[in-house]
Amino acid sequence: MVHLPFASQTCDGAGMKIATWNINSVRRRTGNLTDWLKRTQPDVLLLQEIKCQDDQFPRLEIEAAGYCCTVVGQKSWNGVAMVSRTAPEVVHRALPGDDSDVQSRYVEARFQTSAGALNVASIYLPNGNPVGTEKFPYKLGFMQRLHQRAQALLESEELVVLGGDYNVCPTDVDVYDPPAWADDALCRPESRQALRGILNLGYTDAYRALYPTTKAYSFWDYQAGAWNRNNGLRIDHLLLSPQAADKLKACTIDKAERGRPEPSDHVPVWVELDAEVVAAA
DNA sequence: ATGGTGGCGGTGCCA
Repeated sequence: MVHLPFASQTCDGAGMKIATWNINSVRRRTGNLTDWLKRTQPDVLLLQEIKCQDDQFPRLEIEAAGYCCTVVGQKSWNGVAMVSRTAPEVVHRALPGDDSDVQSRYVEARFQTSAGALNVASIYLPNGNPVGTEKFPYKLGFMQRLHQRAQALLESEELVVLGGDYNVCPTDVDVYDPPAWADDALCRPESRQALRGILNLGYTDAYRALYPTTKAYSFWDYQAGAWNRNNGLRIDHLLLSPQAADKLKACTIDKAERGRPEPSDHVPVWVELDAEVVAAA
């Protein structure tokens, strides 16, 4: 067992924890975030909707909690980031395939682990509503590009974790009221087919693989008492390459976070994989 | 209940 800088944070053989969380403004929720990091101790956390520019990211507070920050920000909307114990090699600061897309929705990086290289992406997939406007084809185009990138990553035969707010409910099990949501961009057949296309490449939806029929949600709207009525959707996903799925030990949706003061409308979701992040060579 | 919540930025847009 090699001695690692943060080995004291993780029990021997406990595996690594990779999380995703649409935080809905990282500045508004810096305290929620650092509290959660201290409690949960993930190796990597993928953030979406940070809603700030790079220089506005609460770097100091997160570094004080023992993490480093990889930020792809944007003024007011969108924005993704990666918070991790060790500094990764940043591979992409945008989803390849459309240089005209200026929205900050993708960051991809590489870590080293005891099981070889780990490729991780933080994804904020477009919402796509209202269907019938240019927003829906933008969503589907983004999903097509993600498909291409996901396919290219598979060829490495390495560990790959594609995590984020996909803004897609894979099936009606992932929706509190399927008929009411049938025509929404999050549930439309085109959106679901595009997600299945990525899964059919050989990726595993970590939560659904471990819990084939459980109704569980990762998002509850702020409106209309959605949280109190448990009117939720499962739209935050961690997709694993076959090599990563081999290592899957657990997947948790941290529902309790939605009940804390001033919460995001999304909760964190994380996987535990049977491998350990090591310092870069 | 023809509304309702929340973030950004300082007005309406976005989710």
